[in-house]
Amino acid sequence: MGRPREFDIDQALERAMRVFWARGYEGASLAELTGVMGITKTSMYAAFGNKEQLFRKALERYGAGPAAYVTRALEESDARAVALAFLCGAVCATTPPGGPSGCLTVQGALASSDEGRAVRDLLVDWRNAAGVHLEERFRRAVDEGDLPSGADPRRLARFIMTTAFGIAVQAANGLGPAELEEIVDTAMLGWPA
Amino acid sequence: MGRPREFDIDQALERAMRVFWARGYEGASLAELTGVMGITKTSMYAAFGNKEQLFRKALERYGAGPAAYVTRALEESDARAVALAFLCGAVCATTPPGGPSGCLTVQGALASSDEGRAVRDLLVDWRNAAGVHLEERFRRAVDEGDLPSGADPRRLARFIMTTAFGIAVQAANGLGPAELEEIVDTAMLGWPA
DNA sequence: AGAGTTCAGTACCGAACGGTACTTATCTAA
DNA sequence: TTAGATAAGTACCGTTCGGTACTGAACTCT
Repeated sequence: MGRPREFDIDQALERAMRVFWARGYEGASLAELTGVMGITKTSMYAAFGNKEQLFRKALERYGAGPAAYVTRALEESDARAVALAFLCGAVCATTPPGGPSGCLTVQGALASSDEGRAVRDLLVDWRNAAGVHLEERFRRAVDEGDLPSGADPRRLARFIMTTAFGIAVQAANGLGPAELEEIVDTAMLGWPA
Repeated sequence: MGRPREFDIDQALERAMRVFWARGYEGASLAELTGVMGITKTSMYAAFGNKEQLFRKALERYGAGPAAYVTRALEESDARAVALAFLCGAVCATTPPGGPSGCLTVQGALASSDEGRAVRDLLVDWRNAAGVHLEERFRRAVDEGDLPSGADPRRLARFIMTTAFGIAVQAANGLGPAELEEIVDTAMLGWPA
């Protein structure tokens, strides 16, 4: 009922996500966001609420799209495969052929002014949650025997997360998929047998 | 000649560095910077030029101070000691007792608006330069025999840099020195014998 | 056809941004 | 003591920031 919206809300959100990805939360101005989204500010506010809520929606979309490898990797059959799928997923996600380099959850707001604190905290939680999921998966792996009983799931999870974060920074530095894959291989050399 | 400045320019720069460290380049406003520096905007402009040049000076200071471990680690006697000193230095630098968590060269401007592009590029160069220094040191290590002749210096350097970047993000996530040290130990497990 | 509802666009809000003229104060050199 | 030079402080510059009234336009339901 009422006038139907003239733009594709899904496409607009996808484009907003990419702007946040490339610019970070505070570096993305409403002018650029709405310009790339192809809508006016009023349409954006009507559809998403405000800038912060637009970012939250964009982050959700990021988790379900480019960062879906986080969840997918957990479903691999053994711990080594999980770790490898996680890191390779990170490589692909941080070097998309037609998109921004790096990781939205890292460069979205690593440091920020006070205005960005809420978003920064949101991203800290997001990143830490990914680590917890990995830790729980490795804990299960110890129970199931595909990690030695002496292995420390939390420690391994933190190491994999650290490598993934480092890959995100290296992607922002300009490294390509092939070079990042080498890093993954090197990181996996110390993995428990 | 002329009226002498009434503030300690070294102390002011130190404080500016910490603000940039905590807020990032674009997240640090002139109001907050000068407020923490204890001087007015005019004094800042007279002493440093503008915001970007202030950042460049702050980055120099960071390299000579908190990030001096980068240079110091290269002077260790063998490759393994270099790598270990580098990563342990990163842990200490990213978790200073009274300072901001993380690394200025990472969270200074990973993603930014167009206005911050110059600083972002500067930081990309800074980070890549560190990797090159490490690579050259490992190349020498191969020559000197404390790395196996089959070892790939560039690959090892990139891995260590990646781990250091990851540590910087983990520090921003709230991890403490003890937890980060565990990550260092885990990363070094795959180091060539 | 008319009423009610929702969307799009323009024009604008106060606040904060980085940066600067201009005045006043404090020093050195002659 | 005076002239020249530099610093500090105030008040302001134009621009951009995120966010919002308000006016029309486009739809559905009765």
